[in-house]
Amino acid sequence: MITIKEIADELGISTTTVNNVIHGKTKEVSKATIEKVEKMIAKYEYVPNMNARNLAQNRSKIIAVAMKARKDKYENAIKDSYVGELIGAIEKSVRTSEYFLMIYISDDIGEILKNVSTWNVDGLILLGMSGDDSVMIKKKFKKPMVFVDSYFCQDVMGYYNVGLEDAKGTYEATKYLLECGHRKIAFLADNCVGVDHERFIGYKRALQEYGIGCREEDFFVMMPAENEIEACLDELYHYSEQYTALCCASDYYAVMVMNYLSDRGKIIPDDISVVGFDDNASATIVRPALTTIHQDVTKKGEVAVEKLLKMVNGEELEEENMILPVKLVVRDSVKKMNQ
Amino acid sequence: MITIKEIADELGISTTTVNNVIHGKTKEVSKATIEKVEKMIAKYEYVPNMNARNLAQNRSKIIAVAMKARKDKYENAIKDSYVGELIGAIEKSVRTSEYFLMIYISDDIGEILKNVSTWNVDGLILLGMSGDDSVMIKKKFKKPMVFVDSYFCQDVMGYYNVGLEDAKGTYEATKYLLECGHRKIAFLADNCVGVDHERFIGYKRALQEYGIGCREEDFFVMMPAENEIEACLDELYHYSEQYTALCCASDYYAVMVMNYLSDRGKIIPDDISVVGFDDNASATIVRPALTTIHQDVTKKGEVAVEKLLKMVNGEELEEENMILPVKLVVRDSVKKMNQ
DNA sequence: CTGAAAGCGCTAACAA
DNA sequence: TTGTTAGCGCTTTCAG
Repeated sequence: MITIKEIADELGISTTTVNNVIHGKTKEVSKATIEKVEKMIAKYEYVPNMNARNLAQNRSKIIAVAMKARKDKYENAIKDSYVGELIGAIEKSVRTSEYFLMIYISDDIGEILKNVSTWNVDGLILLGMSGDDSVMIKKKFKKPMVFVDSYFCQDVMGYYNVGLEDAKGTYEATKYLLECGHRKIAFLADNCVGVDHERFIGYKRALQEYGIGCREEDFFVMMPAENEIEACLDELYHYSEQYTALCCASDYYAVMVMNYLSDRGKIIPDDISVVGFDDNASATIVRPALTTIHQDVTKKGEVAVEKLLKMVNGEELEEENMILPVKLVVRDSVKKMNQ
Repeated sequence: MITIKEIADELGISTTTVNNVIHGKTKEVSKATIEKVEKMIAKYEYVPNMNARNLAQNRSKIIAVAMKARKDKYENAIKDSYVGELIGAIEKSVRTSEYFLMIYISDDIGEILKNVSTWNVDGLILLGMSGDDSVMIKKKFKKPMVFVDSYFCQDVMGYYNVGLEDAKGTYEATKYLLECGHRKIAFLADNCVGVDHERFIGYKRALQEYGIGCREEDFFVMMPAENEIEACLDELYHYSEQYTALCCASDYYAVMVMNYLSDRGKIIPDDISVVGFDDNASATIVRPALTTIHQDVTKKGEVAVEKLLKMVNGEELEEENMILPVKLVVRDSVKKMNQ
């Protein structure tokens, strides 16, 4: 790999001049030298050394996406279809903006912060952070960052987040179930904080509007680890007679539950109806096709990168919390009881 | 962010000493100074500057995975479940080996090479490269690299690849169809080079063993672009009466085809049987569950990283082409004609 | 056991 | 229009 200095020496000119033509600051350089330099660059296929450039400029051209991943849930986080699509969209946006993407996945915030600062990244996108994580990160990392899918404590300011109408989504889904005549509806998720908590809220609100209470045992909490999930599904199967419908916090579980139950003889949606959340690929693959809440994951990634790069470029942002819309997509997994 | 120099100054010692304790070259440092330095490091949360370190050492601690992605097929490459799982496995392996992962996706080899050399990456994993791409890359990039799923021209040497028994997979799948009594079997893929060509070979070989010829029109080539796929599926539907079974080069298409056909009234597997390849999540989601060829994608990613890091650390490798096994997984998408 | 200093490749302020 | 030079933070050789 040839360096600026070598080009300069070979041409008998200064590094500044070479540097200037490399950066198109060509107003102050004679035509002749420009051509000479460009010929050299082409001939030797000059490529800048990012480490040197970054060191000199105290930046990095790197956008990092950091994800806090529960060990039991994400043995391979990117394999998850939601995470995969989101990171794919982020990757594409970052790349087309001439930045580079680095990925840190860990359940240890400290480790994530160390990596981020060792590379001096220009901006940070944070996935799966809790409220507590957020304040810690905000305190330690002083450069632009945007959270995705985070819910913060009320009073904190200066956080940028791109999220979803989570509560509205499950509210719509549950209301749809109610309108279809369902009254015994369980909720299903693998945790009850952050996004899933909001989704639970939406579910509850819809029930309340119909004057239906919600008992603690109507919330089925799934344990995603491979050696535990079976037991959870089995328990659900065991209690499934008590419900006519299931409101799931994600398509992932909706589809899993549908197949588990139908493989054990339950007819979906006649014996039990199911709604999901996310509208990912599996929602259209499964049969009956899944009625679910659609979100635009790709858009989410794009918006996150767009917001972040604006901040990286010194712009001040107005909205602090960008909420993307959701929409009910009716397919075939819900029975209309009242027809 | 505090620097080595600042620590040294504050302590009234030299940067060399500080550096030595940072790197555990502690034999030549007195207990007292070690403690002082470590206290400083903890207090100010010293984190090394990678750009500086890399510049000084002429390396980067970065492993890059570069993927050549057809524009029509991969609008968002990581969203694809095969790519997502593979990259996820690579990410995890890279991370646990204390390296950092950068991702470059492009259909322009030149651009990929430029990025790779601008960051001075220590090693490179290449996805989706054709034989031609490979020789070009090999010529330009002089550091350790391993290809995944590539097929090279016969005579080239010194390439490291981790691949699959592709031909064997479709051979087994097709043989299984034949054993079940199927004689009119179409093949379905979106290209006919590299991996998919091998898979086609396997299909043909099985047919030949049964004395069955294979006409050109039995190869259905799908066009993955959103605005073209419908027409391809429609054509397949149109000709589907002529076949009793479909051998698909990937689960992606197998599942798509199953749903397309069954939504149009075809009964699977009674009207038409389907086998896939990959055994990804959708194979177990779709109903009837897909009979397919299983591959261990995670293993593939792990092996690629493991091989690569060995080379990065100066080891010479023996095998140049690591072929991972495949295995037929029988589920419910194939009809037994002979029972 | 400790320190001085050169150098990695690039940038940018200043000089000419 | 072009050149000089002092860094950026870390490594490493060599000398004490």
